[in-house]
Amino acid sequence: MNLPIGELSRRTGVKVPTIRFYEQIGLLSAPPRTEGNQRRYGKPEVERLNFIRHSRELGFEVEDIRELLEMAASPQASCHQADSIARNHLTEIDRRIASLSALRGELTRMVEECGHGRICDCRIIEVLADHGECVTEHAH
Amino acid sequence: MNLPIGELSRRTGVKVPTIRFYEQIGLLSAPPRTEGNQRRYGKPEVERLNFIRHSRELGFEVEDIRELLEMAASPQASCHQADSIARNHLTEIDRRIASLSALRGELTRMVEECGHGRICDCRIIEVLADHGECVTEHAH
DNA sequence: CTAGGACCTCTAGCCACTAGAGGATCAAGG
DNA sequence: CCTTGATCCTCTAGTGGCTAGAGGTCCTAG
Repeated sequence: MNLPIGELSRRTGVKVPTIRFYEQIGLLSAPPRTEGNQRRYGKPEVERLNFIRHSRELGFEVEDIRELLEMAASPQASCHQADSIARNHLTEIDRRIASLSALRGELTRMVEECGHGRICDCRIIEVLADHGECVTEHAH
Repeated sequence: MNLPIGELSRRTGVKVPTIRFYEQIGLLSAPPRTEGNQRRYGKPEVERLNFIRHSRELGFEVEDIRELLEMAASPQASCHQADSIARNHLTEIDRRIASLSALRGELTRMVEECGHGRICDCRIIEVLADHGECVTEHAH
């Protein structure tokens, strides 16, 4: 377990420059180096980085992850905070899903109603203009 | 209808600096100015900006919007292109909805299973660590 | 011992804004 | 007419979360 950065990258699915970036912003702490100044990582880093990757995949922002990592570092603490971070995130996700679903509906309708004729009959433009008229007639 | 930029902002929900930014990147064309060099907008700009805002909310990228606007500007053209932009986008939306729904499930489970106790028992941290152990034990 | 892959640092770029400095203009009230 | 203060102007720099590239060093297998 004396992994160079490329191996850490392979094991976690996080790209090499991203790992260095995480170190730079303090999400990962600076690992020991070889005599030749190359980073060497151990199991804790693999786990921490997996935690980070998974959190990012779930859409948590770096600041959230920072907090979650701090919490994880103090196991005797209460997890109310983690809970509230996750709950807030969930609300946000619900909001996004709702608006994407609305979008889906509109896009589907748009595509279906597109008669492959002229733009003025094309609902794509109309729908996105957010009103009943053809947007190309906006000059009068 | 000789709206200063703040009024355009109020009517479209797009922030003032963002309107100027859109002008800068050529998404909005430069409007006439007063003698004192202030921008004055008319109804076409309100509509165009609404179109842009709505498109952005629907997740279209600026380049997509640029294309759609160009199409809207030439109503004699076929809307095949708009159709294909929308279709591509639809695929992407479906992908996003699917992944957000999966995420939603995971987050919900996380939040529900959080025992509101100590971090070491907290499912949120555990799930994010992506393995069975308590992440706080990574150091030993 | 050498070749070439992996590593290093540093800077700059990406998207779509957002913030702030430092100053000019506009419209309403006195 | 003049002041006041809200709005406007331009310009530069910062945001988040990376990604790309230059130019150089190190490590390891043959």
